[in-house]
Amino acid sequence: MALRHAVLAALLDGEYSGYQLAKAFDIGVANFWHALPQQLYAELAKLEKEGLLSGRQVLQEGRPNKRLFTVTEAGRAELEAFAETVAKPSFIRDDLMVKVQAADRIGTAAVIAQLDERAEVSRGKVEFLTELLRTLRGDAPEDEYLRHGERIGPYLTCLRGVAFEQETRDWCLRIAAVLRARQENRAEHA
Amino acid sequence: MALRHAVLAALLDGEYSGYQLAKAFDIGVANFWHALPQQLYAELAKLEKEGLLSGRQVLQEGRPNKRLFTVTEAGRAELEAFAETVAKPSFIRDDLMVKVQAADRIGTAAVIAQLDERAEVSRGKVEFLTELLRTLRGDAPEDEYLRHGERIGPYLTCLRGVAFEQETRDWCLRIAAVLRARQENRAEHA
DNA sequence: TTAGTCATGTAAGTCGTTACATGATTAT
DNA sequence: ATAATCATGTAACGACTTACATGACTAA
Repeated sequence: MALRHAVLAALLDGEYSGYQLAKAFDIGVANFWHALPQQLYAELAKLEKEGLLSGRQVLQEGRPNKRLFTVTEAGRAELEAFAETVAKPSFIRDDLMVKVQAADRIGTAAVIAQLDERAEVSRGKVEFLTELLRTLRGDAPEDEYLRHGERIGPYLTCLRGVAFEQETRDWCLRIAAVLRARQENRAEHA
Repeated sequence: MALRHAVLAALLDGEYSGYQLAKAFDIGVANFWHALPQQLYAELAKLEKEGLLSGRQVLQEGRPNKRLFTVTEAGRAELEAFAETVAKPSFIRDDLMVKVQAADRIGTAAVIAQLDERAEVSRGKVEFLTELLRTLRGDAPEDEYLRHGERIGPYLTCLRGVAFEQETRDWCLRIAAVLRARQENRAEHA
């Protein structure tokens, strides 16, 4: 039972439909949780049935109707209780790192290519999230916003997201360089 | 099917029993994958049945017998094939960040306490992993080792682990400070 | 006319976590 | 005595992924 709290936390900032929430889980929410749309639709239904969310139907013309969800008092209480429980440590789980671990026992060419690709993806995310941070804090300088802003939660998780992606990028580039240097070395001594 | 490759990659460095592998998954392997002992015992049995690992019984006195596993040629081939496939991006999934996201809509005291605690845990991991790096590279300076060392895979993933933990610690301390400052602010204006 | 956005799900299968189960040896 | 280490699993449940299913509107 963990996705439920991520959904509740994401919905604190307003009304969302399942579809909009799925978008959010690709953008800002991705900084602290990941989930596919199918999971979200199922979780929203469950949370509504339990009374932690309330949904209302919105009729639309020219596009499908949708249901918008808001966190109820019970939902806020559930989050409150969750915050008191001990958090489990977070784990890295990354295909690419499994490949790097095996790197000098298997062919390295494919791994190097994927490191380059990942570095590029991370660069894009850093750029995107940096822009998102600017939007979130508006005109105010950062420390001012952090001291007096009304809603800083999403900003704080976004900060972590930027640092994580930046760090991912640095590592990928460095490891790719190391593996390339070793390839050249081997070519020379052959 | 992802744990299987993490297990194969971990076993590249020698013979392990399920018990020893579980230890490894708490230490070095934790830098790229996480799994509980139960999962590992099940996965080892499956991999052996498929011929990707071979196990041999070791009789012991004064303590329970154990089974040691080695990667077979088929296992190495499986890893090779895995390295060629496209890696999925890795996701953050962290209870603590869910709490921070909700931070200014719920009570912050518990969150601050957990941030401090996590910072301390991460500090410990950084220290431990830094020492592990030193052990792995022996006497050689790092760039020398990375160019000519025989087996650098575990070192490379460990580097990422250190960076990740260091970054986690910095973030926790910073966020805890921000939340504390806001608490004091509110106290002054009350 | 092709791809992308908006919008919501079901079904099957795999993966991961929690709880349970056992039992001898060694260090504090 | 108590806790930790060594050693291997089973069973039940909950979470997550992959594949499938539908259908109208809009922009290039």
